[in-house]
Amino acid sequence: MARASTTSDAFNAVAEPRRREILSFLAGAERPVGEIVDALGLEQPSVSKHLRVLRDVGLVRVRCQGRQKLYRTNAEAIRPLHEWAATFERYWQHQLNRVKERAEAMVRLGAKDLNSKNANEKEK
Amino acid sequence: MARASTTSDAFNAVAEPRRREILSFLAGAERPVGEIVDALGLEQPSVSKHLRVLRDVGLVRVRCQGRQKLYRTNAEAIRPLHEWAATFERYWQHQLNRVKERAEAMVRLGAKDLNSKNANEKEK
DNA sequence: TTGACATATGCCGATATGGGAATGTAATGT
DNA sequence: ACATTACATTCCCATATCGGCATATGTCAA
Repeated sequence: MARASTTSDAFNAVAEPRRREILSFLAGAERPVGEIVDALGLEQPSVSKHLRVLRDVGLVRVRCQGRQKLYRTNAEAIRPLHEWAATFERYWQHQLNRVKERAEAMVRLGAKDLNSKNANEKEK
Repeated sequence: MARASTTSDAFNAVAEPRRREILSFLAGAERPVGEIVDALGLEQPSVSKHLRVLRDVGLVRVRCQGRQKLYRTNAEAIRPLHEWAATFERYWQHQLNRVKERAEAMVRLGAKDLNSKNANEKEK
């Protein structure tokens, strides 16, 4: 199997930086495709393709007005992402507390060998 | 150019559903790889590969203990995602307000032809 | 109708993927 | 030393991508 389609869900659609830019640009107001092209400095076909992906997962909505199509981001579709990330909020707060406690401990103990704690960590 | 590498940033890493499951599983406590394999019902090499991606973008940390490696999710690395999504919070609140207002208007007006408003919308 | 404008789509090539199977490597037990 | 355990890496393959370029579709204007 290959990587999941970009249109499989909001997570995949949003993985592409340009699509995130488009979403930000279209967050406040409706815009025709041409304005996105100018604003982000992308090729028109490229923008159309990105919009297609965003539309398929419900991240943007379109409205036709004469020969142009007005896009706007559907913020509601970003909520699941926000909520998934929020799931981890308590954990990063824990980590911050631990950092804080370590800092305080260092002050109290005069910064004596706190390294021994994680001496066996190995990173990338 | 092809799609950006999954290790290019947290957004890409998190696009894969299994990786999200792994992050959730490793959020509360350190776990050896074997437990992830059992808990999520994936093949061991598959888990190792996902962990590699997550490690490369800093979403998990490892610690060696004897012959096993203990992984835990680094919640801090999820914050950027959370904050990016939070950027749109005010907009989905706007939308909710509009829905609410429409609902109230319907009650007041006795639900007379509110369809004419968006008659020219065209969706997927 | 003809032409200009605004978007969308199709085809191409280069690349990265994720699963499966096999193999590599490091630490432990006997 | 050897077998076992716990992970990581490699190879192969089918697939989906994104960008560039050309082209199709659809709308308005003269």
